[in-house]
Amino acid sequence: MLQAAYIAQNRDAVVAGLQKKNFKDTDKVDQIIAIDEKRRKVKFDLDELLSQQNSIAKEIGQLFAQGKRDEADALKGKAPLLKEQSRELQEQLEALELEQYELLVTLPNLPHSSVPSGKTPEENEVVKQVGTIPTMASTAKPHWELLEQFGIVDLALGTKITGAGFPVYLGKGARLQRALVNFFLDEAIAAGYKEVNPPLMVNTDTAFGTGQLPDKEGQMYHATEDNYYLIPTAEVPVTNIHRDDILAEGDLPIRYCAYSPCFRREAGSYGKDVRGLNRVHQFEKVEIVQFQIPEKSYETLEGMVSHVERILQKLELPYRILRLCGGDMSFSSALTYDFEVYSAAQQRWLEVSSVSNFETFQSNRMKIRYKGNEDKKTQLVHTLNGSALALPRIVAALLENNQTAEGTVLLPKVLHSYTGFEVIG
RNA sequence: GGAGAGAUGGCAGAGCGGUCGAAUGCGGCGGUCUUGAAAACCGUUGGCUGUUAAAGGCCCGGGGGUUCGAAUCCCUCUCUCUCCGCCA
Repeated sequence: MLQAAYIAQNRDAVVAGLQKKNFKDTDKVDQIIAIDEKRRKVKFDLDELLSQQNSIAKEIGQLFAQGKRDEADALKGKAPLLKEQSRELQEQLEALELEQYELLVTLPNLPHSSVPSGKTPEENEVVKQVGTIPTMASTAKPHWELLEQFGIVDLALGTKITGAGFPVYLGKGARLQRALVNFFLDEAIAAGYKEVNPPLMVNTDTAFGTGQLPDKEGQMYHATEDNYYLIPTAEVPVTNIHRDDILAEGDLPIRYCAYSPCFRREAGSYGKDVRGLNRVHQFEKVEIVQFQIPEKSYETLEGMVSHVERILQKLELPYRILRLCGGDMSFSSALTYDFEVYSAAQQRWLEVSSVSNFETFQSNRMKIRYKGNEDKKTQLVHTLNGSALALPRIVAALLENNQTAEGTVLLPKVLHSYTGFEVIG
């Protein structure tokens, strides 16, 4: 959520930023500024009235203490009018605050200056591409065929037990999941991230804090009896660890990594690109999260990108990094790098990670602040997170890209000690 | 699930309806002393809003109410603790 004061002071830059993000209703910016002015005026008048009431009450108290009952009773008569007026202003203020808030939450974050303009995924900027794209034999199969052939993931069984998009991992498939999770966690821990094992259900405050509510309510599974939401990513509970905290600059950066299952309804995304493990409702992921001072957050972002790169290199997968254009970025991000892995049999790039700097967009919602070493000023931290990594598409790419002439799949060396086997099939 | 107790500043812990943003202790910060440190002593030490700065306003788990005036009274919700029951 952007801050009203910032918008008022940087009106033109805000409008330009929103346009870059392909946000249409830039009129809202001026509305917010106008409401803010009105709001401050009402607040000022209200405070003045409250101040008067306070002093009357105080005076009455003193008169009573001096035994001057009559004077005190006389003063009491002045209160009702003030009270009525202030009640009115109070209502106005609340209405204005609500109105302003409702506008504010509809504004996406502003893009960083390095974000390319553009509206569609085709306009994302390819920052780099690493590894060679394997040329597959004509017998190469897409992963959904391999899953079935090897018996390592049963999608139909998941449908029977739960519904479409809830894969059942079996035998080597299950062990590969566990191996990847451990590998990713070990990499993160070695890079200085503290491991967190968070709740998989969160309350509304938490879901609001990272921006899932109100914008993406329909994308989360909702346990209505207790009003909890199943997490769509560990980012949600982990970033909320520091909700309402005031950290010390010396504590930053704070780095967390967390393994968790992720639950996504993916409402509305039926039909294409959903075969096999390409898009599922439940999957596993290791997430990395950082809290950093504003001056260093982009440096930190680059560090997170390098971390993900290292993992992909160790997995020997060809990948490319995209800097998302304004129109393709998420609502709350200021700069996002997407990682895509080339899936040889599908002959397409699969998104396996998304690493973003949210600047103060999330921290403003969550009131995550820090106190400076020097100036002792309290200000909002920058939050960042990224997948390192999400499993299903990694599994898909590993299977498809490492097919041998004999029809088996060779796992990359780095995983052998984790899986306890080297070949599937 | 049943019964009871409670929720106050970073922590602990006071707080007859009136001058309480809140005693006191600990912790933190600054200083005196010391070669340095500890101890002792002195001072200081919440957040939000607002302003050039102030003044002012709001915050004692959340919400609502009574009152000229609420941390203190009432209602309600949430959470925590103790005992019982159940249980991986």
